[in-house]
Amino acid sequence: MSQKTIQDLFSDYMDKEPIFSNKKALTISYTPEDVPHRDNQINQLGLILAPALKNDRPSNVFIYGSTGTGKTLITTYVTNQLKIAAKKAESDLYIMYVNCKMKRVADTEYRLLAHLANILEKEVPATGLPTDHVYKIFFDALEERKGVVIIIIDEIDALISKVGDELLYNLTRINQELQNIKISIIGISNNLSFTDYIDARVKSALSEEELVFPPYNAVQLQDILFNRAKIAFSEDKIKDGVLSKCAALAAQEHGDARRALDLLRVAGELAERNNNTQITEKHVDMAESKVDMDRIMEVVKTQPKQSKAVICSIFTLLDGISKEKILTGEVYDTYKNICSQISLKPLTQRRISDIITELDMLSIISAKVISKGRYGRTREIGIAISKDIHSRIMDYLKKEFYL
DNA sequence: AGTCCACAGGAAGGGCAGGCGA
DNA sequence: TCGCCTGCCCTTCCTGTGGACT
Repeated sequence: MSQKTIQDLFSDYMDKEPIFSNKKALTISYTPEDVPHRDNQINQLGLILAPALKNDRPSNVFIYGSTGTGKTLITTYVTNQLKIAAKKAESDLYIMYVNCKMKRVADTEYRLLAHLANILEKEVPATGLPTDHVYKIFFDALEERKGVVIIIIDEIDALISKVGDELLYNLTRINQELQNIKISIIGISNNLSFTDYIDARVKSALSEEELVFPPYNAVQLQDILFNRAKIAFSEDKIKDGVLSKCAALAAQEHGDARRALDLLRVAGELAERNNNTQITEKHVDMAESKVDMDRIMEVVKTQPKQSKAVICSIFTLLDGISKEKILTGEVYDTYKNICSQISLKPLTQRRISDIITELDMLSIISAKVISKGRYGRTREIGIAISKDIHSRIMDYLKKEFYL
């Protein structure tokens, strides 16, 4: 492309009347001024946390609800309001937020504690210290403060399923160990049956109060979208039916507001890129497949080489034969072949079995344990993604491995 | 009723990189 | 520098198992 045309492109872009006026309003990190359809939860959480204003310890709270039901949003909203009130009341309140799903930040006991200590401005190295030492650093840092500390642990189920409930037990005991400080823990979980896996004493200590966030229905989602769209888009940019379409699509997937907002944002971006002046239902359709595609491509790209080789084996096998389902043994044989083609040291079948489980959890493949009687017990593996995403991934992997 | 396949998946531990304090 | 600690990825060894076959 010549210099003139790219300059034209930029100036065209700048001259164009923008579709978005504030795109941030459609992202997860945006906290709106009011949150529709969650009054009940806001009030309940507010009442539970209010004792902090009188320097009393609020009860520990457990918040459940599937993705995009507003758990994190409402918790940050209420705690932000609480901070403002605490400032007025001149009470000592400190709020810490940590998300356990963030890789390499808080996905192990050590990392969670290190992260919490870092929030309290204590340096903890990424690795190397005995865990009890990190506990001590964290406790010391807490003791330097006084008053009430609220620790919000988001996606707590992800952490506990990985490292066990010992950590929670230790955290709930801080109040007995430290005199000057009052700790309250807010655990946020996507998994409703999460507490089945934890020890009874931890459970009773932690879930002094419980809040459940039901999924939004299509009408509520539409309301939420309407509020956000007012902020995010310039006037008259959205055609009739767009918001309800986004809401309906997201409602099909367990009322996920995050997905509804994603759809609307991507639809807007697509309209902008195509030089359209308005967002139409067609853009929403395009956005739907793009959102899925982007998510899965991102997951695949960030996999380690060995997992990519396994994905490649599974896809090659399924492409090569007319069957819809394949078995672990077949995958392992193909995997070893591919390894020799790309000079990769093959891992053991045991490890591959675990990788298959991981890929299943990422919803790239579906794997189900079946018994073939006389012919053994194995896993039946199929693809969990649409045909076009599948071929995009295959193209990417072929390039990556020079196949 | 018993056998036996082809794995699943738990347990233990090795080896590595990164980091600490002495 | 050394001994010890961590997380992470992996191997080795092992026991468990649903149901077709005998």
